[in-house]
Amino acid sequence: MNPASSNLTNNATAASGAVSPTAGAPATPVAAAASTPVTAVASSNTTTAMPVASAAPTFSPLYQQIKALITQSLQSGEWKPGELIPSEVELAGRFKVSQGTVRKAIDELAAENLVMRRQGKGTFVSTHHEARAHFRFLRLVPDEGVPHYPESKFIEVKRVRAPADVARLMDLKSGDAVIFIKRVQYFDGVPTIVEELWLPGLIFKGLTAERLVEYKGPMYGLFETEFGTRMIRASEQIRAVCADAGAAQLLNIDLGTPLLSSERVSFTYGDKPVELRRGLYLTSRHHYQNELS
Amino acid sequence: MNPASSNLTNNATAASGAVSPTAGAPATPVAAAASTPVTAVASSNTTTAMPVASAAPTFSPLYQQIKALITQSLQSGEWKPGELIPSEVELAGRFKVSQGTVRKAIDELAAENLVMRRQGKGTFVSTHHEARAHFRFLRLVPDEGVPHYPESKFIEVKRVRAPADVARLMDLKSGDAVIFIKRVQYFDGVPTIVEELWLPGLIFKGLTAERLVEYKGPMYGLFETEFGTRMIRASEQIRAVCADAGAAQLLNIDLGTPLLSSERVSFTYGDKPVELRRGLYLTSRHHYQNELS
DNA sequence: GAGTGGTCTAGACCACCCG
DNA sequence: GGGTGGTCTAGACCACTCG
Repeated sequence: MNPASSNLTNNATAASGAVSPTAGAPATPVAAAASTPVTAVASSNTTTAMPVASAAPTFSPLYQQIKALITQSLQSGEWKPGELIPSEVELAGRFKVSQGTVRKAIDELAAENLVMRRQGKGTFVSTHHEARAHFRFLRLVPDEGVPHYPESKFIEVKRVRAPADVARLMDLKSGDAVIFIKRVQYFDGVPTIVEELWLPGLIFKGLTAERLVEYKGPMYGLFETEFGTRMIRASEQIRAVCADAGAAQLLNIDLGTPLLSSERVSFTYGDKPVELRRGLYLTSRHHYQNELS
Repeated sequence: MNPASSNLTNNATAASGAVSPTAGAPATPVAAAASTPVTAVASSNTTTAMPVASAAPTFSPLYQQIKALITQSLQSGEWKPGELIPSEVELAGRFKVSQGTVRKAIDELAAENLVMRRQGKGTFVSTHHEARAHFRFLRLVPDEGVPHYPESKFIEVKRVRAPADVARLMDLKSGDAVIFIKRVQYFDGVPTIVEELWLPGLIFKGLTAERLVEYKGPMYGLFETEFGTRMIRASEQIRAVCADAGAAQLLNIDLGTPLLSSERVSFTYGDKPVELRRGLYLTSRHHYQNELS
């Protein structure tokens, strides 16, 4: 089905259309070829009678509606990570809006790292399989030398029922099936991070220790390629704690050594949480780098 | 002097102008009323002979040049924090470009938090004297309850010579005059942050303990109002450490309690470092909140 | 009602990439 | 050479604010 038949509502058109379709605006960009009619929406207190179709409908700029439509296509997998999406001109034709409007929609998607523009080539769906993306979520960098990706050693991978606190953070029900992963990460052979991950069992069905081990590189790349789940953003809470016996042993440090504790919830499209990650970082030769702006 | 007489270079015009000023482009937006002529700049390998005036000149989109000019006006204090800057239409007239080009320049400045747009009112120079801005650089939030600003108690304020490590981070010479400040910050009466600040003596001449004490609210507000120095962005390195005797006493905690250590360098216009801040955060009832995107 | 930023359009040309 | 995103313009109308 052609996305052009979506219920886009040009608020400007809706408002002036009720009075009199004057000369000025090019107007009515949507209804033209669409199969479903435009749903007129009263935007505010401008005029009077409006043929209000639906009750409490959407209300946003056209480019936001376009952005939402494009996001839907990204979410549905119509365009997969790494792939080229249709050109601005084509999307403009499809949605029956001007190229400038599509451009503004894509501008925001690019700012949110959902897509990447490349002049002369086109617009691509972002992917975690890029050098650029590798350090977007990895903020622990060496005090000296260039940032690089650590090696992983998996300690444990198992299916369990979600504890209450985990379920709450991941928007699951307590007792729902989740996959639990525990690993240690090494920088230049030095154990530096011990991490516990919780993933919804429903989405990550079939994730085994073998697949994790044989996969090199960021786990988000694996999640994206093998399970069709792309991490979009994450929220992190950081504290200082003392190493307990378990962490001390795994990181080969003294009991009580201060460690950075990070609790991260990652989200995919629609702000849906799909990962809880609890990490302990040894910060004697590395630090957590943050840019405030 | 009117900024319109700046050496703006419309790269597009420069290129096609050398061939033949065809009908299409509106072209030559700058030279019109300006006193200094347009400096034509060869952009790449498009055409051949160009009346290259200067040797290795600027080369950037028009809107970037406009952005740079506006930034200069911000930096020079022509428009002060909190003030209204000229409207887009007026700036377009002043710079002899279209409103759309000015708009794109201001869009970027707004994205960088240098200015704030308010529909119907105008565009204002950002200031640290706003509720919105208070939490831009304060990432320590309570585990429960709403974020709020801590109270400060100043321990020490003195003029000293910059130690080597401080000088290096602040782009000063070792031994240059700096102001050293030490304070403790309280959330709901509980000492939570102990902080040491280093400021260039030249810029913050006249900063005394009295003025710090009588000033309520974020220090960046004071710096902006009293010393004309606006913090634009900051870079932070975070670690976990153990409380030493000094910190333990000031924060009323046991020796060895794990603390978050933050080293922050703040920058003003032109990426010039103007503050070094070293803090120790007690994270038993608070956490450092970070959004990854 | 006048002025401001916000949205939308249409059309031109550029820089870049690839076959 | 043809397609893509990037820049720039001109002009329209909207939403919002204030006197």
